[in-house]
Amino acid sequence: MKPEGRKQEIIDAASILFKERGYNAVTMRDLASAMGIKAASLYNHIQSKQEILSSIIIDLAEQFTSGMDEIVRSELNTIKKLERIIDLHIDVTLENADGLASLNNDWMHLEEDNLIYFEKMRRDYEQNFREIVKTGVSTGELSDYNIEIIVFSTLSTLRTLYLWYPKQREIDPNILKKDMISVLLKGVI
Amino acid sequence: MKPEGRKQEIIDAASILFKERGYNAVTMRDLASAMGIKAASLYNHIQSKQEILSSIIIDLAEQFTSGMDEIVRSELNTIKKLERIIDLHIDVTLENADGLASLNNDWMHLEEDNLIYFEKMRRDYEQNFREIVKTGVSTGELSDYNIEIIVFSTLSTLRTLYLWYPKQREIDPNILKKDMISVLLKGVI
DNA sequence: GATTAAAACTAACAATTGTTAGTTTTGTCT
DNA sequence: AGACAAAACTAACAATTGTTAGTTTTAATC
Repeated sequence: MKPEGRKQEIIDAASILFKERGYNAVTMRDLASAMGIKAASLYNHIQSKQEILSSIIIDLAEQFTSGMDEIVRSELNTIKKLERIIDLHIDVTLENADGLASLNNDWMHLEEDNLIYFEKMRRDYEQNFREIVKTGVSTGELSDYNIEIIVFSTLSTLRTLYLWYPKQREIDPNILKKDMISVLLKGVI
Repeated sequence: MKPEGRKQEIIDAASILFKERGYNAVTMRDLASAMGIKAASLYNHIQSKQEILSSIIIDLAEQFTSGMDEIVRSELNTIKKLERIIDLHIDVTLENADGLASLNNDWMHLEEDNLIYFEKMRRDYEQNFREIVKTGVSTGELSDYNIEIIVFSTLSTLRTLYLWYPKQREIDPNILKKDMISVLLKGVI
């Protein structure tokens, strides 16, 4: 029925191991052992170790890209746009915190085509973010601090949410969003 | 004269490679080649690959630990203490941005004793930070947002400074400090 | 110029790596 | 029960890894 059922299980197990030890420190034997099978059996479901990594990372990067595209196309004001970006990061993090570790730490181990594709998505994402902040500063919606510093500090926090959220699972996501918006935006408004 | 001259060159070269590719993806042959020698020659100066990693990380962690201890022992108010923490991170980043990549991404590849030592320093550092914020909230110096969110968002930004600073070398460190203090603290004061 | 220590070299090792080939087991449908 | 596909297995490969042993080169001191 689900031809991708077992494959997704492998990707999920790999996400956890990659998060704990990093892509290169996890062997196919480690991954197989975590699933209770032998390394060679993995190849009935996946083509290569590299395919696992790119599945994890490219899928997440595309989620961010399409989320950001939607925000950019919207007619919201700057503050609302930034709130939507915070929402986006929190939603993706709640759904796949493990995979985000690979996106943040192991993207450089992607191979040629996927690496280029990923780097383009990342560059575009940052540029979209920067333009939103730039507009906010020019309309007076945001304080006139160095734009790069605003972009950097906000993005740093959002990108490392995955490290922190699993320790705080008791927090209600909506309270998390509200407080995050306060802390991240009240400083720059 | 300097018995550690060549050894430090190796550590510096390794910091750059570890930053670009991560500890496990850099081979001793890669490192030797970057220095214009053969892999076996490295062992005239260092004991193991692991020793290189622990030199980089433990040295930096001890800088943060002693810097934080001094701030904790001081009689400054909460805002001034937070400003000093920001200073500390910026100073360490300016001096050794490459090494900070290993501290952030490869600390889990430290071996038993150094791993335990590092994790204790990290835990203590975060706890000191948390206590400063907690005091600030209770005295009314800081706004009453969720303490963990304040700690997390501030620390995330400071810890990833190393990723960002090399792209912004033209910024004067003092302006960087001033704007960073504004952006990070104005939101929570 | 001989001595000597530092620092490079060549060659090889044992272990581990991702992956393949070929075979057997498992479970479902007729 | 027989057939068939999915998914596991065993065994092995070629390449790469960190590291060691033993040797030669480099460069400073007497």
